[in-house]
Amino acid sequence: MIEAEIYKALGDPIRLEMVRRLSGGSPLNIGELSEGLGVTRQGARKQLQVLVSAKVVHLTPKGRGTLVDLDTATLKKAQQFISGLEAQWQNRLESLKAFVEK
Amino acid sequence: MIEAEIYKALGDPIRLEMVRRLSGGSPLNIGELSEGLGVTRQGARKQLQVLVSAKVVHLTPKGRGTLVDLDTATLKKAQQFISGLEAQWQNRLESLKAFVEK
DNA sequence: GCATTGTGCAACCATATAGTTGCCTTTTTA
DNA sequence: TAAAAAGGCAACTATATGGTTGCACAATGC
Repeated sequence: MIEAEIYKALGDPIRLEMVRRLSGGSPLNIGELSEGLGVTRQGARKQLQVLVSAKVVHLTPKGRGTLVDLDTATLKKAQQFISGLEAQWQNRLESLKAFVEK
Repeated sequence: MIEAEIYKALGDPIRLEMVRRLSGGSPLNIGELSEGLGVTRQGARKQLQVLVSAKVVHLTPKGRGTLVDLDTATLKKAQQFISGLEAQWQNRLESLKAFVEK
């Protein structure tokens, strides 16, 4: 039931863009990550917090800034949940196929 | 940018449970799908509509009932987006590894 | 030491969302 | 043909969410 929070976190264009920007692998400052999103810095910060709470990203204070990087384990979990669903409906499809061919 | 809507649709425990119930492959009635979720039929119906709008599920009227089934293409799309992210951060990790080993 | 950079936190507003109740329509089936 | 089954639609309430402005504050750079 906890998976829902991950998807919810990804379910917003601004937050998804943040994830996309981080997917290159190099951590970004909160400031860099917040530019060009069409909202104020504080608005972006609130969206970022949603990603933090869902453990999609991780914050590391560094000097006067704060680095943001992806929590790849969380994203993998989200992906694997869908893979699990797929496995189930594939099974079903193959059962049907077997039945029809028999 | 349209992917966000898919994740948003999956980002709720009730809706995710509906998807889980459908993942067996056999379509269910709206009524069956709405039982035991802790909300009224009309409440469940509103959640279902979110899945319909995001094209996660598909409705087919049949007799006096309505069948609900998964749109597997949409779910695959959601999964592949994360796979794409993963490919990027893996690349980055391998570049780093190559750099360190050089 | 002082300005600048990179934040954090709180109050506030508007809209969206989740859920409810109440009532109406259509299709079966007894 | 009347009751039951399956569901649609609208109004309403409460809370969550997305966004803003305003102000404070610690770490750097000159």
